[in-house]
Amino acid sequence: MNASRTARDRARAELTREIKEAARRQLAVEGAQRLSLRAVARELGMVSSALYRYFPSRDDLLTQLIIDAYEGIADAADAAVAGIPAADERGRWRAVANAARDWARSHPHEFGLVYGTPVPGYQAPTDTVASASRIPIALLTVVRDAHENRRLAVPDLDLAPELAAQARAVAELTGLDVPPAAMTRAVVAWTQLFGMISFELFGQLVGSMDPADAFFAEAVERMADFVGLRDSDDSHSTG
Amino acid sequence: MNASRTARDRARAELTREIKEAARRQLAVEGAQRLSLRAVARELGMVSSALYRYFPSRDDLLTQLIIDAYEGIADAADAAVAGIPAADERGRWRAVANAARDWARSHPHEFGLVYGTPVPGYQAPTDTVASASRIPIALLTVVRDAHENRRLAVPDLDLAPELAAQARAVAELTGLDVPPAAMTRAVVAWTQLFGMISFELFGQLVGSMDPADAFFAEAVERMADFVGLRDSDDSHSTG
DNA sequence: CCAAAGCAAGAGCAGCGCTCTCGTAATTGT
DNA sequence: ACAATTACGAGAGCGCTGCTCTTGCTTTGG
Repeated sequence: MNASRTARDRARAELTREIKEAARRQLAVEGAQRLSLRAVARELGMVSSALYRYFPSRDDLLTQLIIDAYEGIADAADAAVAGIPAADERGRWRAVANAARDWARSHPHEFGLVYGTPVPGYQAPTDTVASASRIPIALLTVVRDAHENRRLAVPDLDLAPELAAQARAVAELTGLDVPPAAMTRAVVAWTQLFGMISFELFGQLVGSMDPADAFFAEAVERMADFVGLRDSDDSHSTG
Repeated sequence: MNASRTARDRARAELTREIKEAARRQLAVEGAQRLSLRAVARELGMVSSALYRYFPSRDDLLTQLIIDAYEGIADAADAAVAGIPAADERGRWRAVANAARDWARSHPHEFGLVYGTPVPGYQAPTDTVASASRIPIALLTVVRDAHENRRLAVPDLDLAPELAAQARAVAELTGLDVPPAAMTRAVVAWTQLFGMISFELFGQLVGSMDPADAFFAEAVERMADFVGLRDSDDSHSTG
């Protein structure tokens, strides 16, 4: 009663992994649109029809790669956060933003696969939603920590009722106690971050802020201000 | 010496237009990835090879559609701006943002074509850059007007030297006199706007701020604040 | 009026995703 | 240990794709 009992089971697991690896390799080189089941099979020395024993369709293989990409960028963000003291929420926010950008720049096609135009068939989000939410959760966790530590400069403007309700629903869904106004601002910052990364990767900034290092750094600071994260320097000044 | 002299020229121009129309129709239904030259030819009662008299490749046809899409969203923004008094810069900013979102929601596949993952061959941006810059120019024009009318609350934080240089270069390139700090913030707001629209369209907000009407409205207001656009109400209070 | 150029059509090539069949090998139940 | 079942890879094949090339026909311009 091993984890993988028979030799066939072990072979199947290994081949499934190898197929995904070959596909990811091809994805990194050619992009999602040019990813071809037949080419993956060729690289593995198999015939194309044999792949269908492991993935029912090309879209299912892509869905697996999508999940892996979400996990990859989230792992990078989590690892970056772990390197910053918990008390330095602004530093952690910065770390998540930089990790997301770095990962995107080193995995452009995988980034495009998950944050670009959805694949034609529009894959079911049910499998991907858990992985997809890890990045926003990482950002929200930083905000929650700042709020918990009474270091969040929450703006007191009130929101439209339906927006406040949505913000409260997100707080409940994620189990992260973040006030509606801060929650809304965090989502705004999240969309800004990924819009900026997309623009950089997809060439929308070529005439203006490209190369985007300085712009990115500035934007991250301004968005950290925007969500109410203070500099770790003046964390002592006020209670 | 007519604009189109011969019958053949007229036929060619008309057929080129009809091909683009059929392609756009197919794009709207199926998406860019499923757009097929053969299907377009079929719809027009032609044989597929005949299309190559008008477009050298599928990618060239797509590039034309990309340009049309840029023009379409920019036209929508310009039309919306024209409906708001020039003195109400914040209202004009709002109008551009709403027009962009409305256009994107009514032309999702065309939006994805231009702001999503680039097509595999990565089309030369030279043809598209003029059309692509119309939207950021529309946003910057609003900021420039506010600055000119001394109604822009410019933040006085100084920027990294290379960022300030880039901002000045954009100002020179566009001929729009916007101070570096405001320029940077406008670009941040631009990336936020399109990141938010992308997320709404591509399903990234489904678990949180979807439907996104209230969230979008709030984000637009906060970003208008962010770039320093005042409410039109208090435009009289200060000089 | 005639050569040149533009044109649509058809055949064809290589590639794609996917399905189905078939012989073989591994697994399971008795 | 043997038989029945199941999983598997290979191969052929279908309909589709983008694209090329050749073949006649028509329009154009000198």
